[in-house]
Amino acid sequence: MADPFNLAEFLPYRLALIAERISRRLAVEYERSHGLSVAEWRVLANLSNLGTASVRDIQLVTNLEKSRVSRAVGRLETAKMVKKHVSAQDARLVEIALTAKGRATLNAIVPNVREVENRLLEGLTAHQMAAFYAIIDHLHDVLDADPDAKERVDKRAASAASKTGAS
Amino acid sequence: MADPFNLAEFLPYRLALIAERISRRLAVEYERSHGLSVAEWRVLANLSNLGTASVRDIQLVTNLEKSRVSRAVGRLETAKMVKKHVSAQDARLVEIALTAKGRATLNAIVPNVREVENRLLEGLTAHQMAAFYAIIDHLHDVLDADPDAKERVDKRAASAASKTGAS
DNA sequence: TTGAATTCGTTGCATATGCAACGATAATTT
DNA sequence: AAATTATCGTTGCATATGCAACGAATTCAA
Repeated sequence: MADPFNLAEFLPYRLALIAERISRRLAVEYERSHGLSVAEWRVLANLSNLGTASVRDIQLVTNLEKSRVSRAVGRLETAKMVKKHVSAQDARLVEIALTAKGRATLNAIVPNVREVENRLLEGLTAHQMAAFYAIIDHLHDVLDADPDAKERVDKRAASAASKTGAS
Repeated sequence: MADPFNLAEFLPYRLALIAERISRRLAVEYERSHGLSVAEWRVLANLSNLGTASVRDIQLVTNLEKSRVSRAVGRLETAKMVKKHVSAQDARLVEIALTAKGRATLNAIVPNVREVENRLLEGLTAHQMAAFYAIIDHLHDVLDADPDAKERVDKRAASAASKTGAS
């Protein structure tokens, strides 16, 4: 028999498990109380610091399929948490922005998710966290060099997007 | 305006992004070549060292919904990669085991996913990885103490399951 | 031993998802 | 300027997903 494969010690599996578990815990804060899906939450949260953004902007920052973003935005619009309108500069683009209700919803959720994060981080030193994030960055670097990997989420999209809103 | 929420620096988000990216990269190895879904891959891989297991065993080790496991097993059975038969000791249980074809498929996939993992780990010291996993364990510990979190994947299930097979 | 409660796996159903195709618009090429 | 190409967002479709309900089997209690 070949070398037995121990999934439990497999890095991608370990990462998937903890990420899923945290994600599910977090969802308690935005789904149970406000009926938001993961996609809707990510869109909302990104709009918080993007200001105004197009579907594409959100897609880049958020690592979601564009159809998923489009539908999440649609549901958020139905829920009156965001407003869409066609860009004057480029009619292909849709400018998406939080409404007062969207902002209020975010303000209700953010302290709770922050508290979850704080609890997770409790007892860890800044040095530990820096090392942790350094490894995650390393993993991203490896994937960046791998032609079979999907492109990394574009961090520059954030600044580009805020320009869209400002111009 | 409230303290702006920067999703990009939010631990759960960072973890979700890297985990999704790695997962997607890994899927290239088992989906493109062998038509396996994530769920099917996890079932197959767990069977590799569980030997024989019930749906529930797999569910525990794998962190997947039982219906998802059930369906994944069903598809794997259709593909003749696993065999199911009702337990003689407890007729509620289904004993699931790899077929020769399932084992062959695994043997074809495992070296490739291992290589992906090796590339990811390249350049990281054992000490770094230990620190990394220690933090993941810490995160699990925090969630273990959180009544709103889902229970942790049961590592003991692995040994329990292999007993199922042996008895 | 009989009846109630629990466990296991499957299935129905509503919804979510990824992918490809599409119409509309804009940018590029000739 | 006209034609080709590329980009953007939406939608149709097939499939996947989570949840609850269910039937069958077992365990527990009286």
